Amino acid sequence: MANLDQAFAAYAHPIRRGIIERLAEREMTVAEATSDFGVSKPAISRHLRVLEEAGAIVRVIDGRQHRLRLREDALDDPYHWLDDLRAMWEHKFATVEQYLAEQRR
Amino acid sequence: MANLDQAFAAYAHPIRRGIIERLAEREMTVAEATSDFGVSKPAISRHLRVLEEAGAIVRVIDGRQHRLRLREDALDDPYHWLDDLRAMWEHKFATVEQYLAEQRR
DNA sequence: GGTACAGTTAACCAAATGGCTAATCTCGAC
DNA sequence: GTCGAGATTAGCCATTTGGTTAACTGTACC
Repeated sequence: MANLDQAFAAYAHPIRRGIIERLAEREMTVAEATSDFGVSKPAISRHLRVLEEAGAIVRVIDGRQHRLRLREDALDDPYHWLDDLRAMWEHKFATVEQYLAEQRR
Repeated sequence: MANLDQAFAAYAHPIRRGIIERLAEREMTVAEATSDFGVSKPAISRHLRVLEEAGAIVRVIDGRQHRLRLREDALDDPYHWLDDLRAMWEHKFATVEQYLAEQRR
């Protein structure tokens, strides 16, 4: 994975998350993985580039089709960042009750 | 958590992740949580607003200081999205392994 | 009162993002 | 060789993002 900025940014767009969700099922061509998103092909093409540069997917060019699949470690870096934080804070979060109580003070 | 777009976008900036990492230790004022990031106070102020609107932090105004705290469920939505995909992906992987094992018999 | 401090808002600017249409490239089928 | 299909690149545009400085709000302190 390139870096956390790119990784999180890659997953911040619904079309890109949709592509990832489909590719989690199986490898697909561009047309399969991106139909029904309601945007033009060039728009799709750039979403794919963002995902590729973020290290989320790999592309195998097969004739005139491009076969896409998730990278094995696609989700690791953002997942671990979130997971480490979750492990760290435990008791340190704000509860709604605390918040409301302090607002009333 | 507001939505996945906002959540992932919130974590896509190093300063915002840095703020979250500090707040995972303990509650802090704005100045404590954001010193040494090398940007101006207005820039910080807007990063905080992004985090707040994404549902990542809460703010309690205490005199002239704003005390910041992580929200209880701050990381849940992006974490679960990634986790569900990982589960799916690893299941596929296991299936492939099983398939190969069966082929070798 | 008056001043300093913690923080935000306003106004502005440059760069990045996300969309489009039109043009292009590369195969596969005929 | 020609045509069409799968996909990208080029060029354009509007909006958003991330930064700045200057001005402002509200609070603490003398």
